[in-house]
Amino acid sequence: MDCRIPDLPSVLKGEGAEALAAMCKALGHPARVRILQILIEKDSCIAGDLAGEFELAQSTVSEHLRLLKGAGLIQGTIEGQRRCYCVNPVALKLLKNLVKSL
Amino acid sequence: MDCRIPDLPSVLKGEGAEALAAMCKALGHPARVRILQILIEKDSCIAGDLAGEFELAQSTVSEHLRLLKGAGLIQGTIEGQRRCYCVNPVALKLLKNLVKSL
DNA sequence: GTCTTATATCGTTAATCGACGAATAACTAA
DNA sequence: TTAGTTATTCGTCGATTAACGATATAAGAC
Repeated sequence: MDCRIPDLPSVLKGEGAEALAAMCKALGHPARVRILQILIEKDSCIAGDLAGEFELAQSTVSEHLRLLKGAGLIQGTIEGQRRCYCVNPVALKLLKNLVKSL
Repeated sequence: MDCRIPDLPSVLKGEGAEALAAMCKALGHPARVRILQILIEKDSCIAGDLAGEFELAQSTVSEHLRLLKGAGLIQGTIEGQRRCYCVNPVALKLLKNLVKSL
């Protein structure tokens, strides 16, 4: 719940094609699409219960989270002992707009 | 103009996350986003004048086209001496729907 | 037939990705 | 403080990508 709206990374502030490519690259793996879907669905933040959702090593899931975060699509904050991930609504809206206007 | 509507590749027929990831992966490079934008804008097919639009070697552009074609987003047909590329409207619509319903 | 043009493919190189296990850091609880 | 839990980071490996130049292929032109 303590998900502050983050700033967009610089790559999302450039030209449309650059921003769209950066977000698409981050979504270019089924596991990362599913992570994003789960985070959207749960709406509130969720910790690395995410790792349990996949048949992947925990470090691998963490790497996927890192890539999603690097593209600005999600945001992670420290919540006591856990990490709390949530969607960045600004980036998601940007993605939707860019795709819609294709 | 002789752009038959192609069939979707098998990867786009699977689960939503798989299909979205496959198309996003293909769009995970700025040059490929721009190629798709150009093809959408020109509406009708256009040959490798595309290569002239970029500061990339002709073979590199050809490779990008191959990846886009592999993801089903575009379709190329032989038009005499040239190749005629055009958007696959079915895949594009699928992409838009999948992103919209995120 | 040969020549030219347009495009794809091949071979190479450097960089990045995907995955894992192991090590590390951060916090809670005892 | 120590032990246990949770998550990130590191090191490594093989596979893939991006880029190029060079070569091959296919279709018109001559």
